Amino acid sequence: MKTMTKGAAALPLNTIISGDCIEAMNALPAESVDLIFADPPYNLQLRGDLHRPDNSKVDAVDDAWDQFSSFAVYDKFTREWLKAARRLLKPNGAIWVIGSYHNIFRVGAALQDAGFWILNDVVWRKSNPMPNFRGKRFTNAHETMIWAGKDENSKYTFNYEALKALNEGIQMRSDWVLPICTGHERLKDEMGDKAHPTQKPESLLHRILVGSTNPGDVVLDPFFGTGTTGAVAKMLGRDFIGIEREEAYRKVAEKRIKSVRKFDKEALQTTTSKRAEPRVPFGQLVERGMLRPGEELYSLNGRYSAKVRADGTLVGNEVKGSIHQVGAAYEKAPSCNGWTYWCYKKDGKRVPIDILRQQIRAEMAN
Amino acid sequence: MKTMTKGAAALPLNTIISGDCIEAMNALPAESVDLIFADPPYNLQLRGDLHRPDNSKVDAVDDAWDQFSSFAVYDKFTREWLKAARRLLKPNGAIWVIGSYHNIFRVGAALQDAGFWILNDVVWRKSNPMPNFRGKRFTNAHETMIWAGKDENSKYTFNYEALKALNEGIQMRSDWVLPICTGHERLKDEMGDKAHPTQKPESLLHRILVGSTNPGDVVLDPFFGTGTTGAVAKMLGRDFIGIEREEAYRKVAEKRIKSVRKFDKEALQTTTSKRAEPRVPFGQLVERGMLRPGEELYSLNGRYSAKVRADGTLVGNEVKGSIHQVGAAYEKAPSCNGWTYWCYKKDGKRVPIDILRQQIRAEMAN
DNA sequence: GCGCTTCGTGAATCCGGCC
DNA sequence: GGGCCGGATTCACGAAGCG
Repeated sequence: MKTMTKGAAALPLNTIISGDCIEAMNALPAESVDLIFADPPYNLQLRGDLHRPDNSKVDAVDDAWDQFSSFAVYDKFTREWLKAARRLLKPNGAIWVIGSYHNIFRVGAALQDAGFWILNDVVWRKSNPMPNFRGKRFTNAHETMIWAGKDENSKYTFNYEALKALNEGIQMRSDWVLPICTGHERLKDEMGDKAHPTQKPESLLHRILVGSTNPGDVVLDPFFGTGTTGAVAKMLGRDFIGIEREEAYRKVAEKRIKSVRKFDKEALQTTTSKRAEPRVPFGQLVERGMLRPGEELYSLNGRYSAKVRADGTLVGNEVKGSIHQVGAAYEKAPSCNGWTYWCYKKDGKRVPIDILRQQIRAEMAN
Repeated sequence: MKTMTKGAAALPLNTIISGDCIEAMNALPAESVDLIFADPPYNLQLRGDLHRPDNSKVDAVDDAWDQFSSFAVYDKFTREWLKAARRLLKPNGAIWVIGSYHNIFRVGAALQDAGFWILNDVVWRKSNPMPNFRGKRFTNAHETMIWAGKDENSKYTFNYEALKALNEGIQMRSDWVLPICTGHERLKDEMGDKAHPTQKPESLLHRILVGSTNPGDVVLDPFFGTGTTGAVAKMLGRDFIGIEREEAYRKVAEKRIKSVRKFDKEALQTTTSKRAEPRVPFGQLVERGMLRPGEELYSLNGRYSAKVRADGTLVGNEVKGSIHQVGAAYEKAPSCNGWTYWCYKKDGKRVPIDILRQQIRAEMAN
């Protein structure tokens, strides 16, 4: 068992903790987890894990009161596990919660009240849902996920380029079409029955973990079930912590995860954004002699020009400053990317100066 | 003005009431309305300006009516208008509310607490949403609607067969793909600017009203805006009551609804028969306004014609049914591909309706 | 008139590192 | 922690303009 120490307590990585998720979370060290994925129970019936606010018994109350009471009990449970979960998140951590119309509105409101900051709601659109047999409602063909940062200022992880690549070059939308979990992926018990009633497809967790974690991150699932989160985390080179009350589920999950193999390191590298690349000051081009002080630069559209100065600033017609500032001033725009805006003359043709930056970055990589 | 008396007060049908929706609703008689459609403020909390990559500025929804100082204030407002709305519903009435992740979880929880019984959450998947310009989140490509009965025992209206027909024989799902409101349908003010920042498409209301009301039903919209609910209600032979605070919106809505024509009685009769099941539902052409209920279609050979109905069926000379069924009946053939058989008139020329299906397929490919 | 290109715009909680 | 400033970032349509 791989562990990680943070303060006094140890973080039991890649294991399944047995027991109630609220107690188990409270026993873990604060601010130690990068991402939480939670698939909480949503039946509003009173169950062993749900306590009434006053522990009183309900006997022969009218329906309205009973309904209100059961919402109150569910809300209390929700607020407690969300509070425990939020404590475990690193400052830039985030959470995903999945639910249906029975519970997701209560969970979403509790999430906001707890200080989480919603980033998106994402709809899992099932390509093969169960039809509505009685013809009294719409086919319940989707579930809702909420993605939220620990707070409003959380610098959450979002692998924009990787998700865009997953979507054939187009920005990923908030509605995901994915099939439900069937066939070989669906785990069975000894009797041949499904091992868990609501096993989530690995494709769903794949997209979530690729999009909002990096390799080596710690992912916590407080309602682990048969361990889809752990299995996909392992494949993707992330560490997981699972919490599950039911021994039967833990056993299935344990066996399942043992048989999973991590993908090659190469396969785990995803498309990265320009933002992640090292910053190159424009002045370096001058220092290195790629551009000379006094040399003229031309705007991409050919309408403007400006002169390079020795300190890496530009001077143009009544404006001077950085490549970005002068470009923005000329275009009367709020901002401007000088790297793609300005060109130098090479063999009589205009070439964007970004070419020179790329040369420097290539050198730096060696 | 058509009115209806129920108890002491009169019901102002097919008019727009001026003023605050809570006060206005409290002045109306209890249990007098069949359906409520509500598009309340979303409580967007926008901070700075947002620019597109081309430096143009996004026209944000920064209207005063969308500003609330806290979740608590928003919740109080929500619970009050929901309470007033619920009082107006007949015992078997129902409500639809639309929102985004900013407000829908709070609205949904309040709805449940008020005693409404959620029947489905329905996702409006936008075929052409605004992208995420900074690459920091998923494209916000959907909005969520909640459909709920007045209480758990409400015998709500659900025109299962009509919706199934609209979806060409396949049970209607909880996710609807429809384009946002643009082009001619989007209302403009005298300046040529959009008359309302969040005008909903008529196709959305068409599906809601066909599915959960009957001709002659009373539909209330407490956040009437520019009156999409009223316009579609009138087309479909339902009575409406609108409530709107802003005079500018009321004026636009008034004018809009005046120019709307009710569809033929025949077109409003929805089918009760079962349908065959191809892929792109013909009903979508009607919902999206590509073909209008009551519009005449002509056979490719020019010998026959039939009229389009609101649920996506055709009615002709002694025959009614799907585009395929009516075509087959006319040709005394065992079967017929209605898509290539039927034409609509464009600039006096017959054009096969398959052209329209291809347009939708192009959108769906996105 | 037709096809091609350009331009405008839509319910948006839309940056982050360094000094 | 606040302010400065470098610099990264968009999809689907419809309308309008052009040849």
